[in-house]
Parts: sequence; C-alpha cells; structure tokens
Amino acid sequence: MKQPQAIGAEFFERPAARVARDLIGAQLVRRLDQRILSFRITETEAYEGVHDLASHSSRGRTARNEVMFGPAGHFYIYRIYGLHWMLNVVTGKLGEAAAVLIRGVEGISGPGRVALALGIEASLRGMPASPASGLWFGYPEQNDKPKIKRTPRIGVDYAGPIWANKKLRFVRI
DNA sequence: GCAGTGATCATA
DNA sequence: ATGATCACTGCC
Repeated sequence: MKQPQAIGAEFFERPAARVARDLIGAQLVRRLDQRILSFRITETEAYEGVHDLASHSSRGRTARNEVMFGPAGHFYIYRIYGLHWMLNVVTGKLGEAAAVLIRGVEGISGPGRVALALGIEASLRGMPASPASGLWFGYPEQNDKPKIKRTPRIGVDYAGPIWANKKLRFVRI
C-alpha cells in the first residue's frame, strides 16, 4: 500500500495552534512489527509555551516534560492516571515548550485510546516523528479539505478560566 | 455520576 | 517519606 509523504520537522516549527489545525485530516502512521497502520487525524489540541497555564511546560522544566523544551517534531509522551499514554508532538521554536496532543483519529475517540491503538509506549519518548522511529505523520489527501471546528480544550479547568476557555481544540466535522 | 490507577512533583 | 494531583476511560 502506498503511503503519503512523511511530514518533515519544519512543519512543526510553527505555533502550536497552526500545527494542531493543519494536522486535522493528516495521517498518523505507525509501523508495528512489519505492519503499517495508518489513521486519519480527527481531533487535536494545542498547548502553547510556558505562558499557557494549561500546558505542562507552564510549571517549569521537569523530568517528565523536558522533551517539550527540545526540538519541534519530537514526541512528548507521558502516562496519566497510572494507565493511559498521551501522544503529543513538540511544536514551535526550540525552548518554546509547546506541543500538540493527538486526541482522536478516525474510528477512535480519546487520546488514551489513540495511544493504545497505535502501541504507543515509553520507548518513543523524545523520538522524532519519522519513518525511522516507527511513528510519523503523512500529508493529507490532496482533495481532502476537512471542515474544522474549534472549541475549548478538554479537562483543563485547573488552568483557570482565561486559558481553559481558549479555543485550542480542533475537531474534524 | 464516579472509581480505578500509579507516576510525578512539591513539600519536608 | 508523604500526599495531592492528574491534557482519561469505562461502567453505573
């Protein structure tokens, strides 16, 4: 099966909201054993830099989030509630510490279920999105122009009303 | 609505 | 060392 061209690192060297929007309709591709799984992305969230009170990076650099402070196009992966893996890709300038969370792909809703379906685990932390790492993004179909809706992000009330209400979640409609 | 789950981080 | 928190999910 022919795969779309892999999206390179420069795509991610832009503001998180732009990347999050442009990833809707793109492919998320995983190589597991010798198999290639490919899913169309349907839902993302942007987490801006250290000024974004909903972003992990706003509470400073720690062992968990240090990948966020590194180069764009690498995976920020962490575990939440002791069981669910969250898949993010770092965006923006080096040290900006922004990222995009992959919340949903076609047929699969919820970030934990996305990670489960793709076999995401700790060994991918900090790896670049590329065929060499076994997990990467592919450009959307040329004639696929999805309608996109913007809403507040899910589960970030702890950030306070200003940041919790910003429309940084992108959903294919 | 809410329990489960355990890594992570601040505090000490 | 201890305790609170958590970018969630599944079942009621």
